[in-house]
Amino acid sequence: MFSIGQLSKATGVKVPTIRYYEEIGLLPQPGRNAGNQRRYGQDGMDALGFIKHARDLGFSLEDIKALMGLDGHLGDDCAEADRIARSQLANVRDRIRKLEQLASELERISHLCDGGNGGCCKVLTALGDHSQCAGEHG
Amino acid sequence: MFSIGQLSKATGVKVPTIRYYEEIGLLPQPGRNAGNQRRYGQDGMDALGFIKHARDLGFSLEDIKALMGLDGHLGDDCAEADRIARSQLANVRDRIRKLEQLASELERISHLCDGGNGGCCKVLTALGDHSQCAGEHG
DNA sequence: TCTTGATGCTCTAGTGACTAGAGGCCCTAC
DNA sequence: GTAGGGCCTCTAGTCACTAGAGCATCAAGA
Repeated sequence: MFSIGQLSKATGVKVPTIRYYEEIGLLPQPGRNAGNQRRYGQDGMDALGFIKHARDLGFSLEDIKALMGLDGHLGDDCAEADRIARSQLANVRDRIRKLEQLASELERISHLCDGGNGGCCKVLTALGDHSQCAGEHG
Repeated sequence: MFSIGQLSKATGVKVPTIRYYEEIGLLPQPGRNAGNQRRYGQDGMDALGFIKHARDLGFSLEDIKALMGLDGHLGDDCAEADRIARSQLANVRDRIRKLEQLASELERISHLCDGGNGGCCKVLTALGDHSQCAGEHG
């Protein structure tokens, strides 16, 4: 049996976050000891590990709820799990594409100040004027 | 003179968002007409354009507030504007790096289901088990 | 056994950057 | 004059937490 603090240390999820996950129904309510403190078993540990990993992979809590709801009964739901994973991959790729455009735009803006000399505050002008941008962004 | 709706159409910033920017002190309070409706001039349009572009580039409202505060008096502040832009660039590059790790991880997970056959729900197992990951992420 | 300090509990409120809705006033075109 | 769109303020909700108040409980040492 683990206390919430031990669970926190083991998984790297902060204590208030664990309570928050319980509150929104993502983590099942654990048993309590005589003093009303939460006591978790291995299943609680596993569930929280699953959530942590999926969060690190950028899944929303909504996605994770869906994935965990599926976990019990496999079969067809496998397709659903795969769909969620793939849609998340597409999402991540899209974000990368957009961020790359932003990076090149920011590089351009930063170079305006390279010398540190005279008309240097083109940085502010460039930020204010989208028409100077090379490509699309936003 | 523009109404808030005209400003919204011209800049692509939604009406409630414009009011929100005003509320938090990012946009100066515009004049009002006899019926208490906001009326903007070209300076309001420019300010909102600046904010919109900077937001599209991923700057926080806090950053933008700093950049706009600097706008009046150039000189030394140029260095500050450049610092903010460069730190934003570093930030974006870092996010790209992390997302690329996530993408490769998600690709690996998705491939577990390629056949659509038998032991397909390795997707859920993989999501739950960080030790299967190739590299670092999160 | 007593004490002390860490850990735990619940509850409320705050974060950033908006978004949605209620309930009402104003403006413009016909 | 009237219809319908736009505008006003205010409150509350979103996501995924985070911080703090004020109190209870637990474990280890004296």
